[in-house]
Amino acid sequence: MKSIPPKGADLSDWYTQVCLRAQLVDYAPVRGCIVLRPYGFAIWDLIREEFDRRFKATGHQNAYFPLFIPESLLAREAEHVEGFAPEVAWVTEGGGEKLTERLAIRPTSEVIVGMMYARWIQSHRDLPVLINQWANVVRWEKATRPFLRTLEFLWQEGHTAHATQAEASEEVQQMLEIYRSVAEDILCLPVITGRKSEHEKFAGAAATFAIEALMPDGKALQAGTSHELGQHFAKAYDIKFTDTDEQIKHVWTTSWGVSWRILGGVIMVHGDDRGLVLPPAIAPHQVVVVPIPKKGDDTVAVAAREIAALLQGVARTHVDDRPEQTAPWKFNEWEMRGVPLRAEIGPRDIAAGQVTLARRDTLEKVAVPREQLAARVSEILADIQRSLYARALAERERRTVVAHDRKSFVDGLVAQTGFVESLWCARTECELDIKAETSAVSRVIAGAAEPGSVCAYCGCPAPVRAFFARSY
RNA sequence: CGGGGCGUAGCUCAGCUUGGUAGAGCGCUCGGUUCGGGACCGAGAGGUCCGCAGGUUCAAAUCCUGUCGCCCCGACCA
Repeated sequence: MKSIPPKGADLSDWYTQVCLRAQLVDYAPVRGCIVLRPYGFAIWDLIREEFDRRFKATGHQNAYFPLFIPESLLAREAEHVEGFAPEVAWVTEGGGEKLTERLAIRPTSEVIVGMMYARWIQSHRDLPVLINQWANVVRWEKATRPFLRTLEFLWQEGHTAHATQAEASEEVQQMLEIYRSVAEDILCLPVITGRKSEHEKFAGAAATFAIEALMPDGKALQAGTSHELGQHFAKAYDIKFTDTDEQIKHVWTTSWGVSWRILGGVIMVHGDDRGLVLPPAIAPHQVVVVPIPKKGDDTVAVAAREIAALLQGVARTHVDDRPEQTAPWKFNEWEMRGVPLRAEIGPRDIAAGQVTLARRDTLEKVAVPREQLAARVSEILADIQRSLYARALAERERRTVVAHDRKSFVDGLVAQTGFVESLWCARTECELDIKAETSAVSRVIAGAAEPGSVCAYCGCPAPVRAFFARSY
């Protein structure tokens, strides 16, 4: 196995190589489609569990809606269909016969969910409806990359319906906060959160909120979105209920989603020249035990199994006792695959009653007495989890500049080192000008500005403070 | 959709300029010796002949035309 190009030389090439060489994915026969291999799936599964647990804890239930959406149904919400039209894949034939109506392969499920909600909701007693689904969706993208943008991708989409706008709005913020906490606490990805501009919001939404992470090349990655759909979909799909005041009203809906794209962010932010670096929380193997055999001595193999036994219940542990590969080869292999901690056990360790631990993030090795192993492993894993986040946060802060005038604003975006934070007028026209000049757009509106503030770019009155960057 | 690159063994690629009937490394299989940062020795398998379709030629991986696909950059877009 050969080494990969340095991360700093060509991030794009490095990224692709890591995805393939760490055996997360392989390319499929169809352009823009990837196979999620068992190791990649195991990681996605762990991420999924973290989200799912939090969804359940906040009262959501999982369900599953169909892949196909009749064209007539899709067309009912004008802004929504217009937004997605260019990237919808259509089924026109089935069972050898041409269909009387084309079926869209869902690019997202607001439409089909909305239609079903209309049937299920009659009374305020039926509300709120809090449903999530784990599913695949298809968006016919032109430029694709593993995880970051694929024709078909795995994600979760939550769809809720509420009696009042306030309740819907609260739901949207609650889910955004869950996204933030999983990103930061579990994936060690520092994110900025806020509202999307008119130009950047979801097609058909009243308001979109997002978490945005910064990548090493200075581009922002939208890692999760939470939408207030207002009554747009309720009106388009006739979702009504009789309220306590006996009035018939349209419900207020929300939707929120996170895809496997967020894993692409994890790969780019934490990885290094040796390959993937996984946060312990989502590492399928948190510790890999590598025996270093000695000729004619099988005590090493026994010791490796003892180490694994000591770590039972402490860490997800894998013993790599494949006889075909040498120990050094395994070191490189598991570093490529991002395992947070390696436990080496050889004749010297056995003689000294110790285990040699090697951290993936810092590449440091320490010898630990066997009796302290469990405690030290759990300490180190926790420390890796903390320090990956801290390092990423420091990096993002280092790459974020505050612009006070047009020159520093434009220079900051053209340099493309990271986020540019500034006061902003929030006008679409201004955003389009910024995009034309710098290729960057607003990522989130982080909050309100002091009265009397002016836009760093155009000088108009600025009601808000926003973050700008080029994006994936 | 525009620009660039590439299709030859499982993988990475050489061979193409100057046509002569296909190679290397890695991987794989078997046997043995090894293992503290990508081990070594020996034996062996592997390409309906070089993405596909035409054309030129006595002869095409190599020259010409077309076509399909993949990757990267850009535009567009979650």
